[in-house]
Amino acid sequence: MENLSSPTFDWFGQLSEKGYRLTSANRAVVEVIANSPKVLSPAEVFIEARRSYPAIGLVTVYRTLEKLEELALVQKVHLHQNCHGYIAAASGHNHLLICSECGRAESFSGDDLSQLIATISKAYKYYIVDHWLQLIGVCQNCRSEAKVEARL
Amino acid sequence: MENLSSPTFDWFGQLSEKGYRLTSANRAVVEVIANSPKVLSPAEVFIEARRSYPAIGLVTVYRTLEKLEELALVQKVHLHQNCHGYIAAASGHNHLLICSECGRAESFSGDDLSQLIATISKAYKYYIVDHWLQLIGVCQNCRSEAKVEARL
DNA sequence: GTGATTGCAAAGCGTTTGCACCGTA
DNA sequence: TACGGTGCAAACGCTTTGCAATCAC
Repeated sequence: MENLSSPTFDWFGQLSEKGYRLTSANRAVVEVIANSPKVLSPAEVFIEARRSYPAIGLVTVYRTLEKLEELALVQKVHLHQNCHGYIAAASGHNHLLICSECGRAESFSGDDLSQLIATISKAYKYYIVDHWLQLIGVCQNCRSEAKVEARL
Repeated sequence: MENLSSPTFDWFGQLSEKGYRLTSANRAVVEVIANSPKVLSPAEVFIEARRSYPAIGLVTVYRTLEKLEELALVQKVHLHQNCHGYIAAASGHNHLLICSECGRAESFSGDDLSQLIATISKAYKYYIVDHWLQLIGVCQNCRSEAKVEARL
């Protein structure tokens, strides 16, 4: 049964609107990223997707992620260690707060960089077209786990 | 003849202080990145370095970049297209303004994100340990080239 | 039925490692 | 002389591509 409030529902709609076909394979991929609070690598998406559709291939994961990124349903994240990760894109322009311990990501929009951008733009004579802000921290959950470990 | 005002001079000093040996190979690598205004991929560093020391191997470029990053003389940059690039690190905490056309990068420090970070930290209950801001724009030089092209 | 999508295998690419030789200190 | 540094070749992991079979529409 389709859950109308789930983001997945809309994703399938957008996919078919753009002429893409709904298959078991890309359905599995969509479900994994749409419902994950964490940044996932293609390999991680593959592992998760295989739970609901074991026949899926890693190649299909790559191809589906590519389509989803094209439709801006998914957002590519650059990490220091293993470079490419993917996470469901929030609507509008926003930034990410990523937990360095568990990979959980929050999207926020406190976007008051316009002042800074104007200053820098003038100082260096650049026409600034994009900016990219990412905060790295430790989420509450991982902090309390660390405390528990320290106590043992 | 050594130029005392060149950043390269100091880099060689820091390298030998840390027990690293000064060889033709890493000298060539250091000279390339220390004097490049652009973000360079390891392969690009290799190509450039070969001009002053043709016998150099790509492997050495990787290994030297690793050392330089360890000494914080060089900073890793993440780009959307070809992921890893390197550029000479500026002193202190700072951010990058990168030209999307030519790869030229400027380092700036107008670092008044503390307010934003405090707000986000409280809202999401994260202990924020790092942040990462990058502006993408078109430098003056590339803009005037674009105008010239448009006129033709 | 038709054409997009899939999975497999193989190729491709950037990066790392093993190892014997070389060159700096 | 000793030992870090080097370059070659090969291994490695991630990503992309070629292709025939499959499946949604």
